[in-house]
Amino acid sequence: MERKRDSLYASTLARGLQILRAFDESHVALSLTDLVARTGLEKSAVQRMAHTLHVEGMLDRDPKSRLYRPSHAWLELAYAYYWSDPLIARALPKLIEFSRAMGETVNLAQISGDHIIYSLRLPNQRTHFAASIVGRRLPALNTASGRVMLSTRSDEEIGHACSRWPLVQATRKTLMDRSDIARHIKSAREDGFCITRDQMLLNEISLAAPVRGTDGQAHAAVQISISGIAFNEKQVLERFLPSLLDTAAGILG
Amino acid sequence: MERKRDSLYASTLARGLQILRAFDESHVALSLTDLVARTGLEKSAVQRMAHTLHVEGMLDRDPKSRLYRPSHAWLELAYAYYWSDPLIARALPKLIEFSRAMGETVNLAQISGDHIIYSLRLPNQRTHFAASIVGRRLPALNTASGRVMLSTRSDEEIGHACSRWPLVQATRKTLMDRSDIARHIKSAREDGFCITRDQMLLNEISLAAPVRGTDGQAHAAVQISISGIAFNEKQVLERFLPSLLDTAAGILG
DNA sequence: ATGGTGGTTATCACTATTTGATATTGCCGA
DNA sequence: TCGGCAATATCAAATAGTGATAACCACCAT
Repeated sequence: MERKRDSLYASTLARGLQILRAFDESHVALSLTDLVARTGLEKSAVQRMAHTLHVEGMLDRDPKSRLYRPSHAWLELAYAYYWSDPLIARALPKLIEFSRAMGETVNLAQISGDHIIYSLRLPNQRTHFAASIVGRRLPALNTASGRVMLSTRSDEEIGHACSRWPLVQATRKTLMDRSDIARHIKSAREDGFCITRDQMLLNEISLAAPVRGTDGQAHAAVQISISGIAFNEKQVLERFLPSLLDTAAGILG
Repeated sequence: MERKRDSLYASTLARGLQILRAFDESHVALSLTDLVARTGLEKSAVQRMAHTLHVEGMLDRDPKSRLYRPSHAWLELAYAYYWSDPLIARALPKLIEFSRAMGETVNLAQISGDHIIYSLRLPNQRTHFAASIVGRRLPALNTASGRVMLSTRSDEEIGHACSRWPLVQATRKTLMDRSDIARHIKSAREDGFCITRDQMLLNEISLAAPVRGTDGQAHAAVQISISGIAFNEKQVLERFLPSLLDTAAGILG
């Protein structure tokens, strides 16, 4: 296989992780042959890895269909993550406060390479499933959260990100022009917030405020999703921006 | 090492998983020597496993302190889990509805061996951190959710669980008498719900309703935590029980 | 500065463990 | 009932992981 010139690299472990990562939102239960197809590993390797993961409690298995599925242990790992990230404990009470006061869905997004990842979500309205559960990754440039975080960085970094980082066309209206995005980030820097519409989902307005660290840079953002049918952008700003900024500023990244 | 008589068992992968599981709520960032101590693995093995996990993006590392930490990938795994479990998608909208209507914290708990695990949490009040984040595991017998799920099983299973399953004394008032617990489960069967007080946390009232499958058995429960200072048990039942039962019944396990 | 200590990184010969090809079994649909 | 696909089981070959040891490094106390 693709040997890494790295004597400390345990390829068997890496192969096991490949199995775990084969599961995602459109691959929720996989057979051995599915796993072979998705990972490109040898049939025997897949057999041994999946078996070991099952014995170790990382995969459940339906005895009827023989399909493997993620186990509850995957949630336990998230639990350990939550304790390990000090930002979570600082942000959660503020988000709860905001959620109660405003009655709208609030999220905490963090930057993770060139993507953002939602690490806390307090859904308040019925919305689509992906928008209600933690761990979702989206290209940073496509999102209000990602843009507002970028806006706290240097011009060089913004330029580099706008030219290199990935973009996905999620809706017919998703902004795909990289210089438009760069301009939008620059104005977010002036404003101290970022608002988008129809970017990941039609008729969704997304408003994000940066959670700044002591150096002024943001590694996280507080973000809300508002129905673009019930409100227009101006109304969203009037109604939610002040307390959103308060909430984000109160977290101290 | 402790050889398992299992030719399909990949011990290197298992060792890697041991590293992941070394992180928990009181071990949020670990050095190599910490990992050696917590896992009992050889120093070299720990070195190689941690290095591999780092290269593969499963562990972050502080370059200054050299400490390893869970990475965002742990949340991505939770995301995959959520998609894989069909109960989550059915329960979430109902929980959101309840949360909005009642303004109180609601959780979805699932049975996982002899423990329960919280798989959805919609916090509405500021409370302690562990009660607000998903993935927490608690001994089933100690919790209202666990007891109400058990109450849908046969007498044999209840008897077996009550005599064998683990108990932890979380507060001074945690019920530790196994026959008292058995009686409590039996009455939960009559009532169709289960209420506890001061069990995991002092001044916390916990009320749980079963999410029944087609066979009548519950593998999940909807549960709320209410301040025992603001309410007494009677008030909690009057105020929340009807809609909690509705919510749970509407999920169709 | 200096030396000592604890922890991290690097090296390597040995062999236990994984590999991958193949054989066998079991299951489901035609 | 049979045919075909997928899941299990087996095994000799050799690679990949082991674990002991050594070098290195950063920090602290002297």
